[in-house]
Amino acid sequence: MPTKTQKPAKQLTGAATIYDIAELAGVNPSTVSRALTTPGRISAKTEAKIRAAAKELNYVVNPFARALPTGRTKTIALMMADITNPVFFSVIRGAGEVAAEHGYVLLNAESQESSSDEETILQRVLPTVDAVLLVTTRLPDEDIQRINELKPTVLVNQTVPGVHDVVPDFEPGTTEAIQHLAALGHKNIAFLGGPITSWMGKLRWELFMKAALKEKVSIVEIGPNPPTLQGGNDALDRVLASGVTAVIAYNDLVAIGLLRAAQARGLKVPQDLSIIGIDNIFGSDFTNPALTTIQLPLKQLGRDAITMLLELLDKDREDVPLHRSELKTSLLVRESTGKAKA
Amino acid sequence: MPTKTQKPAKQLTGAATIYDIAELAGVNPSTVSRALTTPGRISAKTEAKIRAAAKELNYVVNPFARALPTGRTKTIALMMADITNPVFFSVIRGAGEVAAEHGYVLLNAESQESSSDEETILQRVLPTVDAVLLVTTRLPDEDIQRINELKPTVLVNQTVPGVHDVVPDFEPGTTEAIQHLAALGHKNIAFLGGPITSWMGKLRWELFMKAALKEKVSIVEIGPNPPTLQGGNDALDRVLASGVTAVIAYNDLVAIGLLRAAQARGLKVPQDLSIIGIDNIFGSDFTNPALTTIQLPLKQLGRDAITMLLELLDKDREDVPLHRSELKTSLLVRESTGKAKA
DNA sequence: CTAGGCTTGGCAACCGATTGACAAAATTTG
DNA sequence: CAAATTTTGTCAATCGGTTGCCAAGCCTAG
Repeated sequence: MPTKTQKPAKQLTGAATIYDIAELAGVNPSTVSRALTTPGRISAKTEAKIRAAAKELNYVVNPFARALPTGRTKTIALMMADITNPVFFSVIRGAGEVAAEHGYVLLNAESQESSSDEETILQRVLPTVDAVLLVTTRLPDEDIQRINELKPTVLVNQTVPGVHDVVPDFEPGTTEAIQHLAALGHKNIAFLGGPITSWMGKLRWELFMKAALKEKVSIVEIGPNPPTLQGGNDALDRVLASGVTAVIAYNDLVAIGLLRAAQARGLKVPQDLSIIGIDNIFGSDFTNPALTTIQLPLKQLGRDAITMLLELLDKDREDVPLHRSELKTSLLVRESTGKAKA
Repeated sequence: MPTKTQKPAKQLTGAATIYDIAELAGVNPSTVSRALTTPGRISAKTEAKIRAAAKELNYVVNPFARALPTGRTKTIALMMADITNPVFFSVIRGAGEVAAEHGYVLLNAESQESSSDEETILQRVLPTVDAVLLVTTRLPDEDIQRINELKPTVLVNQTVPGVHDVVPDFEPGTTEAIQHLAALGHKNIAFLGGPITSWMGKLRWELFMKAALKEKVSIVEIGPNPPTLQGGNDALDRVLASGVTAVIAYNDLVAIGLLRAAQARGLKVPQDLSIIGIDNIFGSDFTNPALTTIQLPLKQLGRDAITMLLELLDKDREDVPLHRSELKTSLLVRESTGKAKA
């Protein structure tokens, strides 16, 4: 029976291992592991010695070695349709902050708007992460539910039966927007709808209708439109034909497209036409006039989503409420809205 | 001596392991590993049987288990100062595409403009990745060189002795910008500089000077300025005091800040002042007038950087040239430049 | 001073894949 | 038809941690 259990630790990654620390501190590797991961399990004196050794060797735990026996990787996948869509920036930022605070790392992946790519990527990434955050997925509900069974999953800005989600409360922003326009004397308002399949678009339209009814202004939906600059641009004719004096667009991109098209046509904004966007994306204040828009608490949305995920990771998944929507939207009044034309 | 080496494979992650495949196909686990990773090493018949079993069990290799003995993780870290900076989008997109084509996954990390955070994050992420892409690092040269010794590293838009980099050729865009302004009759041009420490800013300034000399126009540097909207806004007074008729800004953000400040002051762009930005960021065409800017082939930059990294990962590091800068910049003329005021 | 309980640290078995060394089987060659 | 050679598959060690179990050491109490 050989007593020499001390392994050589070949430094494959160039980094120090717990075996190195153990040797330096004169203890067993398992003691090092305990000292570093289970505070209190080891006497304060030994722990201090081990920590000192760890610091001296500049030790960082190898996540792979840890992941193998525990299954926990301290990594969360953040999946979105399009990394370059400015709507996501703040979500990413917020999510990243909270994740970092808790020692997690975010793996940002994008599906490039393709649901088959999204599946492939998730397939590859899933085994390496502890949880999944789906921000704008093109995946069908069943796939989402399947993923949810494999790893804790949270949806942002979308609801699927049985899956946790964080969705802001659109009602305040919606109501404020209609009230704002009504107060400026607008009687006829148009909602420039987005893609026909948009879950969000449907929800927004219903909220606008409800608010319009209450404020006693009339509203019509003009759409569907691609959720892009071009989509807004191409909608101008239909907007003008409708005779409305104010437009609320599916998102800022559409709003800006419309704004530029209107100006190119010689119209003055907001004198001839008031325009409101949704999202308050990066650049929505670059326009002249700066865009009035309904802002979403995107960063906080990202923070809340990760927080929820961490809760799911912590305790039993059962006691975490399925939905969360304390966050409010609100109207950000800038320069693209004004008094209705007489 | 027990002969029962077949391990139970407790399905910790819920996924099938090579042990399951081995059992199903009636071979040894190591044979499965060889069949799947070393084509040719195993007879075609056995390999086919194993592949069939793998497919049946829906097998996906566990990256952690693989990473442990090999050290290869098929993951590349993409480190940048600020994820929400639109300049990076296209770089990320391009890098992500190439990485995916080769079965690699990108880990996007941001330092939030803090070099100490950047160090911490890298420290944590380094052991989990095969290589590092540094896009806008705030790290001192020595740190970069140290990272480069641990893992293959490529810098984008920056040069550090001994480290591989991909930098576009700024000369064409620079020259075109000066020529464009000269052709419009501008004799006095200002360069709104960025942060004083900016490697890139220094380079650009020198190129502008050279081009101005050749075109026989005068150029002055006004700066330093923060590389933000506010920075551009605050520079207006100094610009007006200088008496120039055209400005080239450190980046689009600064240009837009200046543009908006000028308009707020009642100046007409481009009639009273011509403005050129750099980067062609998302939103630079939202302004009115749309911004004339020097565009960088950002997406291709990302693609080239990952390609270089993959080369470094493949063969001996020695035969990959240290620098790469075939990509050209060019001037994108929009509406913010016009004839010089008489 | 000794018995019982609690701490503390060590041993060794794993997690899932890779790989060098070697043996068995298949093939070619003399 | 046996020997030499090549092909094919198995064994077992290993990567760097984690953790159940156990034993030695310590303290307190009777």
